[in-house]
Amino acid sequence: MSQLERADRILDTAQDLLLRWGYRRVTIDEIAKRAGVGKGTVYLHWRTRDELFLAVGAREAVAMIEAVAAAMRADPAEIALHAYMRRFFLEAMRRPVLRALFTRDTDTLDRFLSSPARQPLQGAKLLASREYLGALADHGLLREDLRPEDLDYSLPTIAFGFFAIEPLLPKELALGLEEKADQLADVLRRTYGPARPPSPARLAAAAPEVVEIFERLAREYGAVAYGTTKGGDPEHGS
Amino acid sequence: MSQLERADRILDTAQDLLLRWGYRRVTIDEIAKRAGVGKGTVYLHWRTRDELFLAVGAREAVAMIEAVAAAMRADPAEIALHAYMRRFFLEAMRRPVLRALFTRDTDTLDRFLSSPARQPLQGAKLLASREYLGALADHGLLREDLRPEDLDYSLPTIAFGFFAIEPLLPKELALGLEEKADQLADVLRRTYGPARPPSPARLAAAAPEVVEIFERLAREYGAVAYGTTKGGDPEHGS
DNA sequence: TGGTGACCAAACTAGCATTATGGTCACCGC
DNA sequence: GCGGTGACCATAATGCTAGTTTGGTCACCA
Repeated sequence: MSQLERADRILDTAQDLLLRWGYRRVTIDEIAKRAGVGKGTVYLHWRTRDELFLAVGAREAVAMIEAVAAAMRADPAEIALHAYMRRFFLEAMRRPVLRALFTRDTDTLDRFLSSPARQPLQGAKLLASREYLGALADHGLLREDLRPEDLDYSLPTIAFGFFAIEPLLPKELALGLEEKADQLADVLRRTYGPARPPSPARLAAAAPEVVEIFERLAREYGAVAYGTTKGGDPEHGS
Repeated sequence: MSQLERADRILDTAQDLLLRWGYRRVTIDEIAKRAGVGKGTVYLHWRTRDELFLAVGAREAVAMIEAVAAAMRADPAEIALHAYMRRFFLEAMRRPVLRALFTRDTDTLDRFLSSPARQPLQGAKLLASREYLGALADHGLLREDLRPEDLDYSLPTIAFGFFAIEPLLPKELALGLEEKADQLADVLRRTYGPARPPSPARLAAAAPEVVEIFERLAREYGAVAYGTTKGGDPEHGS
C-alpha cells in the first residue's frame, strides 16, 4: 500500500468518526485501530491530532476547489465573482466537513474551531484571494469603480453571513440550498458586478488565468492534507 | 420615587453589572443590594431573572429605535432601506448591550443568548419588519422587481453577517464603525435600492408612515422593558 | 527501515460535598 | 391595608479529588 493510500484510509476513518462523534470524542487510538494501522503510524503523516483534522478539512477543500475549477473550465461564465461564490457556497455546503467549518458547527467541531492549527483553512483565504479578484478587475469583470481592496471587508462579511446564519435558520424555512446560493449570487452581482454583463469573449479571455489560480490553490491545500513529516514541505512563507 | 424611576434604577444597576461581570456572574441579590431595594422588589417588576435582562436589552432597543425615528423625522432620506440599516448598525453597535446581543458576545451574555425569554428581542423582528418594507415598496423605494418577501432571507442574512463578523475581525483592521456602516449601506442600496435615487418629495411622502411604524415598535419594546406584573400587558398575539 | 504499541505526563471525567442563587411568601412598617 | 422586604427552600452551580483517558514519544521489532 502506498503512503498516499494509507493517508487516505486514515483520513477516511478520521472524517467518518468526526462526523459521527464530533471532534471531542474522536481519539487517535480509535482512528488508528479502525484504519488498521498502529498509532505511531498516524504520527508519521501528521505531527499532531489537530494537523490530522486539519488535513481532513484540507482534503475536502481540495475536492471543492477542483470542482469549482472544473466548472470554470467547462463554462467561463463561472469565473464571475457571483457565479464563483454561488458554486463555492453549494460545493462547500454539500461537503459535510466544510459545511461544519463554514457554519461554525460547534457540536461537530467543538474546540477545533478555535484551534490555532486551523489557520491554513481560514475561510478568508479561500474567499478573498487577492489574485483572483485582481484578475477579475484586470479583465473588467468587476464594477469599474471598484478596487479589489474594496472587497476586503464587505465580500467576506456577506459570504460569512450566508454561511454562519445557517444553524440559526428556522427548520421550517422552505428554501433549498440552490435558492440560497442564487440569492447570494444575486447580491454579489448587483453589488460588485460590472454595469453590463461581460461578453463571453471577455470571460473566455480571463478564464485560463483564473482557473490556474484555483488549481494552484488546490495544490497548496493538497500539501496540507497529506503529510508534513515526509513528503513536500508546505512552508511557503505567507 | 415612582415605579418607573425605580425600574430604571434597577435596570441601570443590572446593565452595569452585566457589562462588567457578564450575565453568568450577576445575581439578583447583588442587583437589588446595589439598587437599594429588596430582592422581592425586583420581582414586582419582572417575573424572572431573564425577563429582567431582557428588559435591559429592550430599554436600549427603545433608545436605539427612537434615535432612528428621530433621524428619519429630521431627514426623510433616512427612511431608505440602506440609510436605515446604516443608522441601525451604528446605533446598535454604539450601545453596549445591543452590541453584545447582535455580535453574539458569549463572554458577556453567555447562556442568555439562547434563553427562550430573549425571543421578543429577536434581531429578525427589528431588521425585517414587514410593515416597513411594505411601506417602502408601496412608495417605490425598493427595486421595482422586488417584493418584500424577497428580502426575508437575504436582507437579515447580510445584516447578520455585518454584525456577527465583528468579534472575528482582526484587531488591527483599520476600519472605523462609520466605514463599516457605509459599506453595509452600499451593499444594500445596490442590491435592493431602486434604479434611480428617489426624489426628496417621494421620500417625504413616505416618511410619516415609516416613522409611525418605528415609533410603534419603540412603544412595544418599552412595554417589554418596564414591568410585566403591574402596568400594561404586553401580550399582543403575534 | 518503516511500522508499532507500551509507556508517561497531562488533560479530562465522575462523583460527591458544599456553596450560591432564583424565586416565594409570611410578615412588617408606614 | 398595601407596597416592600429579606429569611427561607429547592435546585443548580461550583470545588475538590481520585481515578481514567488520551495525545504524543520512542525503544524495539519484523
